[in-house]
Amino acid sequence: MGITKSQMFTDRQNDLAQFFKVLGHPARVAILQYISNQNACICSDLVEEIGLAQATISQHLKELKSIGLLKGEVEGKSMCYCINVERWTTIQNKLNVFFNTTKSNCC
Amino acid sequence: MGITKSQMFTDRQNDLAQFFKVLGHPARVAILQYISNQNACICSDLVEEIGLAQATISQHLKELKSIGLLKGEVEGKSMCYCINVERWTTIQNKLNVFFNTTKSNCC
DNA sequence: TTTATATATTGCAATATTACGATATTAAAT
DNA sequence: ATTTAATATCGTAATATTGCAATATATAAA
Repeated sequence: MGITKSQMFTDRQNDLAQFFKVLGHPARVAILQYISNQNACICSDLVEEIGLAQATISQHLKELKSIGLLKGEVEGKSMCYCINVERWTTIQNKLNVFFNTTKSNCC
Repeated sequence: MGITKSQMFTDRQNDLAQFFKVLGHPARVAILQYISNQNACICSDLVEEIGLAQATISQHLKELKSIGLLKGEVEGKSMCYCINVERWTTIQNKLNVFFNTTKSNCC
């Protein structure tokens, strides 16, 4: 990006935008869908499945963790990344509140 | 961004990510909220309200238009930008389908 | 027609994101 | 203790986004 002046906006606006932003990359959408379909996940699967380098997948997972959408548990040598359903629902609700309270029209 | 390999993902994944991405900036969230509150809008209001330069606001409006969330009508010397409620609802539904079909957990 | 006003576009500098190779870390297996 | 395997982190190149001044465009008013 560039010089994003986040201090100009409310915390609510910044938080909302952050949720949207983290979901705003097709690799992260794909990662979430894959984890959801598997009902179990280790990261090495994702590297094959998504087709990006291991370092890149790891970075995307980190961003998804940063807003709490994923939780990771150590499972022996690997990681088990799962969707945090509680947080998932909370964020879905927040986005819906935004959509529902921001749709009046004028023309 | 960097080298986003959009050809690796499905159209659905790319579309979803694009919706999220456009909403993923606090200025654009703020613009939508302001337009919604006014029930009428001319762009010059936004420049004062949001506190970014006119060129910057114009650019954000363009991105919101790019996914159809805003429609603009010429109104004399100014523009009347409004939320396209039909499109708004369509996108909200698409995002909810994503949330609802992507939340199974494993751990 | 000229002037004033509103918005869009262009060009550019600053910053952020993405991707990946190389390397570090961590835990299991030998 | 060493080796192997899985994931994280670092460093960096390529590209994208943001923001703004300057300028172009378009419409209304004079």
